[in-house]
Amino acid sequence: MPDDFDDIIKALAHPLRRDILQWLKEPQRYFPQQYHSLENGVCAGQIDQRAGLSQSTVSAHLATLQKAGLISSQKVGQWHFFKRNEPAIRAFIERIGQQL
Amino acid sequence: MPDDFDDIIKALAHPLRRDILQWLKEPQRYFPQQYHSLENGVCAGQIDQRAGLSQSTVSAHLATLQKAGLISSQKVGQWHFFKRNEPAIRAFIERIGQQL
DNA sequence: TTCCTATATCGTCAATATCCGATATATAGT
DNA sequence: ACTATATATCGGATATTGACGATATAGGAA
Repeated sequence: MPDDFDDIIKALAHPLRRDILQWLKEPQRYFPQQYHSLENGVCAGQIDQRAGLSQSTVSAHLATLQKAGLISSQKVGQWHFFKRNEPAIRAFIERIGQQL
Repeated sequence: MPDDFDDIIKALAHPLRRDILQWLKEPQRYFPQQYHSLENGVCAGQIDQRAGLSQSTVSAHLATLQKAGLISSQKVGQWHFFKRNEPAIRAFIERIGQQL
């Protein structure tokens, strides 16, 4: 019923966005070549690279995930680091389990 | 990863289809005016009526839900009765809880 | 300031989704 | 056979989504 639920489901309705969430679950596994520490999250460029799509396209997907609240970003210098928003993801899982 | 998962999420990415699933959860509550017994499910026409959209549109939504395996239908005479596919729904919830 | 890198945003196009009315199909009743 | 009802399918109009390259913005380095 609430709107953010709709945003979340729509965000999940694209395979790449689901993949990105998976990748962010195990950054050391999927982004071992990242120069920066993985503590703050994964750098947008790394995700672009792994996705194999254009930078602008992946940026839009990341924005969709962020608008849905599924990931958060932190800007450090010229880099944007993304990580999963675990509480939001957990809450969604809880909710879909009850709503469905 | 598997394709039916994608079909299910896409099926859920529409508010009316989620509503229909909710309605089918409590047929006696949402379809008290149905002439036929609710045992076999809810008649397509009843869903059309409640949705407030055209018959063809709702029929397409029902087909989407069915293709995703979230509902099943039973034909009795000229009527098509729909009900939730609880095991499939449960399995999906289980899977999204692990995958996400 | 100028240059380079990283990311977001814009404009455009193609593909997909959603809706409708009209028509096809199937069943039931007369 | 004919008519009425229930549902699915078709064709088309519009909206949304997803992709791209190009450009804008912002930060760091020279």
